[in-house]
Parts: sequence; C-alpha cells; structure tokens
Amino acid sequence: MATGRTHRPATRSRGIPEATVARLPLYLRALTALSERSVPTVSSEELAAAAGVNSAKLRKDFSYLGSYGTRGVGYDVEYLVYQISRELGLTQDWPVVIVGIGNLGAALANYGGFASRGFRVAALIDADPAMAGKPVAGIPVQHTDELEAIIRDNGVSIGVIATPAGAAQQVCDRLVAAGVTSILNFAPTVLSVPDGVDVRKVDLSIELQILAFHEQRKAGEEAAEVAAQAAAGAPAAAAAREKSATDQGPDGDVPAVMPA
Amino acid sequence: MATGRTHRPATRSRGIPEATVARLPLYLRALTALSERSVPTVSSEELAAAAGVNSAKLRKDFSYLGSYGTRGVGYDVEYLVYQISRELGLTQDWPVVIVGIGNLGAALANYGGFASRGFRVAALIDADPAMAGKPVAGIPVQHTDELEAIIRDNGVSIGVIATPAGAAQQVCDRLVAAGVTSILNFAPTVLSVPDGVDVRKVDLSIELQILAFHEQRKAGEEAAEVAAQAAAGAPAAAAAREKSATDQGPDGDVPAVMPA
DNA sequence: CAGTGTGAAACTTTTCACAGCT
DNA sequence: AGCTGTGAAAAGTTTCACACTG
Repeated sequence: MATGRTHRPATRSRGIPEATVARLPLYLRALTALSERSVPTVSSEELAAAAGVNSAKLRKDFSYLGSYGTRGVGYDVEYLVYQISRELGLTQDWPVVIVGIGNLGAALANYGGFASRGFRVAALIDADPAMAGKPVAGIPVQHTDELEAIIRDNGVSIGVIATPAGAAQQVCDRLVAAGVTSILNFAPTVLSVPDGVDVRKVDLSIELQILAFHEQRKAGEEAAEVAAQAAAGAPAAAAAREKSATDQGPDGDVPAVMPA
Repeated sequence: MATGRTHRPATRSRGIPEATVARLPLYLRALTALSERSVPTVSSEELAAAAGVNSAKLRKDFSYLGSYGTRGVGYDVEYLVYQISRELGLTQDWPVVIVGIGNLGAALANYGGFASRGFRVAALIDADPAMAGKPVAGIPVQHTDELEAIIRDNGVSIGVIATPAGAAQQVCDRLVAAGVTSILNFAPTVLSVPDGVDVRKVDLSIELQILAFHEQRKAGEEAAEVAAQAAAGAPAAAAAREKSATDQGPDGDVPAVMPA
C-alpha cells in the first residue's frame, strides 16, 4: 500500500504487503491440492483451515490481489490458482542453479516440489572436481569454474547456496557478479550483497534455537502452572499458552525479504 | 505481551517479543565468532553489522534481556554469549530425533552446527526396514516402530520431520503422542497439532516462490525504470528498491512460532 | 565523548466486525 | 442466508533521537 490508492480503484495496484506475499505460496499449495481433488469452489474458512491461517487474514490477503471471490459462495479454485501463480511470477519458469552438492544440495536437487511449481534446476555446481560429471537427480554436476558461463547461458537469476559456511560468501559474490539477483542461502552465514539483490536464509540451527526457547518457557510455565493449580482450585488446564489461533505462522520470523 | 507488565520493572520480566527471539540466534552466532577470535568487547554497531541487522534494533532487542552493556564501551562478548545462551535455553542440551533419513535427513544428521550449540541427535528414525542399523553420520538408523520408546527413553521434546509430505502428519501425531512438544517440519505440509505444541516450518519451495515474486517485480521495475530514465534526465540508478537497510531478515516471513 | 538504553513516533501486521453483494 | 471485502481498532515491530552513564 505504499503509493496511494487514490484513483485506479479497479486494477489491483502494486504494493502487496510482505507478510501477504509470504503466505501466497501457502494458499497456492492448498488450492493446488483442492484443484487436484477437482473441488470447484472453496470458502475463506475452508481454505484458511487448509493453509493453517485464520480466515480474516486470508480474506485480507486476497483483498490485496483484487476481488476474486463471490459473495455468498466463495472462491473459484482454478481461477485463484491462476491469479496467485501469476502474482508470484510462476507462470513463467525460473531456471535455478544449486551450488554445493553435498547431502543438502543433493536433497534439494531431488526435491520434487521444485520442478512442479515454476522452477527448473538448470545446473548443479560443486567445487569438488571428483563430483564433476557425476549425475545427481539425473543432472550432471558441473565444476565451479563453469559458474559464470552457466549463469549467463541459462539466464539464471535465482541461485541456491548449499555450500559449507566458509565458501558461501565467495560463491555468493560470483553468483551476483554473473547476474544472479535472488539468493536462497542454506549456509549458516550472513551474506552481504549489493543493493537490489534479495537474499533469503534457511537456517536449521536458528530454527532449533527458537524452538528451544519456547520449549524452555514451557518447562517454566509448567512449574508455575502446577503451583497455581495447587494454590487455586481447579481450572488451570489449557489456560497457559499465550497465543492460540489455528495459525501456522510462516516466517516464524518476519523473515521478510531483505533487499540488501 | 499478553499478561500485563504493570509492575516488576526491574528484573527483566518475561515476554520477549517473538521478533527479538528470532534474532537472538543470529546474535549468538556472531558473538561466538568474535569469541573464537578472542575479541573481548563489541559495540552495538559492530555486532549489528556482523549479524546483518541495524544497531538500533539490536540495542532494543538486548534491552529486553536486561542491561548487559557498558555505556561508552560496548558489550562484553563472553558475558553476552552466556546470557543469550541462557535465554535461549542452550545451557542445557536438547536431545533431538530426526525422522525420515533420506537425503535431507542425512544432511541434517551430518550438519555440524547441530551438536555445536545445545543440541544432540539422540536418534535417527526411518520407516524403511532396509535402513535399520545402517549408520548415518555415525548414528545407527532405527525403525519407526521404535519411535515411542526412543522418545520416552531419551526424554526427547524436540522432533525434526524430514519425511515425504504424505507421512508427515502421521509421524507428527506419533511424536506428539509420545511427548514431543516442539517440531521442526521440513515436509511441505501444514501440520495440525494440539494446543501447546510448537511447530516451525522450513519450506524450500515457499522460499523460492517468495524470491520469484520479488524477481518478477524487479523485471517490471527495470522496464519502468528504463522508461523513466528515458523520459526524465538521469538520476534513476539506485532509486528503485523500496526498502534499503543493511538488514538480513530472518523469517523472511514473520515466521513466528505457532502455538497451535 | 563514545556508545548504551529507552521513551515516543512511525510503520506494519493482525484482528474485529459489519456493510454489501449474490 | 451466506460469505466476501474492507474500514477501523488493536497489537506488534522498527526506527528515531537523545538523555544518561562509565
């Protein structure tokens, strides 16, 4: 909602909130499942449940895309799939390179959901000469020396870094220099990139640490609860948790993209 | 947050904002690196740069933990490492089970940063009988039949699901029934869990789709930019991006935990 | 005087609740 | 009658800017 909405009320304008963007893939997945089961329409309530969010949030999110529902009825599944795909830029397909073909890189290469929606693994790249030529997930691994050529020849703009932490920044620099402008980083490092390049980070140990924090909290609360229960009368059962909601928050963080 | 903060101004009370919690692991990692280089103190500016956030945010975050800095000087690295570790519950170590030992599960089992900070892989579990006994990352894989016993015998409260999507909910149910209260889910599914169980989700294709959205946006802006540049005089270079910041947002999303 | 700690302002995201369409 | 679309309120997060302290 950055630039005013003053006029142009019809054609949904730009400026979809980042939090909404982060949820669109979730909706898309739920819708795709419905589509496969040939469900023709769905209400915000049902779709929200399938996506793990609440319906008010979902309706608000969709309102940023336009008015694609029918009052009293719900949303047309196929139509919404198309609209969200388009909004996410998945009507074209994006060639992606994966750099670092260890266990993780191989797992990513084998990941089916990859190809299924808008992405194509254009190349697998590894620094180990012994890997060169070896096929992983049916794609021959190429040596890092080829990186620049691969990026240019395939018009790759999205790169996935699955290397050890030590190599990540260097790989990142080369990717960016060769023209990549979006990076998904699995290495546990903060990457620095020039303006205009987006980096998203996936980090196992950070996720675990966040869980540990809450886990620890629960242990503490349990003790408090027992005490309270002992002191007071009876009703202490489900009274502890702070947030409830049917939500399944993404980002956990507000992960947000970071144009760096 | 929820319960008022009315009194108790002194001792840092409970209720650290979720967004702050999500960044603590980032700070911890940066601090650990400094510690290894034997750097004794660090300013909010330096540490923020290392963690990829801005210094105001970092100071605000630390203010929720207490006053651990020294005005005019900065923060004592060792002391902060300890305080953050304690806050995150990493002074104890958490036994973790990984269910689903495919490429991804193996990658996770081999992930070093795992053991390094507060977590211990208590067991690897897979449904394939052929895997049973086979060691991965030095740990023998056990069959799913043993799941409940493993959880109970090891006092596991954190589980990692790295199975195919189809098996995830079922595995989740068993983990929860056996006593697990925190789950890190790598399968592309929305898990439903009872109240009091936290789920965090890591999803490759969602991340890629978010990148695709921004990538598409860039392409559009580029065109607009060129047009504007042609029409106007000259200054259009770095004027495009909407957010700037040195930030490297986690969550990308607001991933947030979801007490479900 | 360099640099923390923090109120207050600005912005973003979520939730509420209901008018309005089909 | 039912369900969407959305203003408006509430909650959460980030940024600003400066008083205060070692």
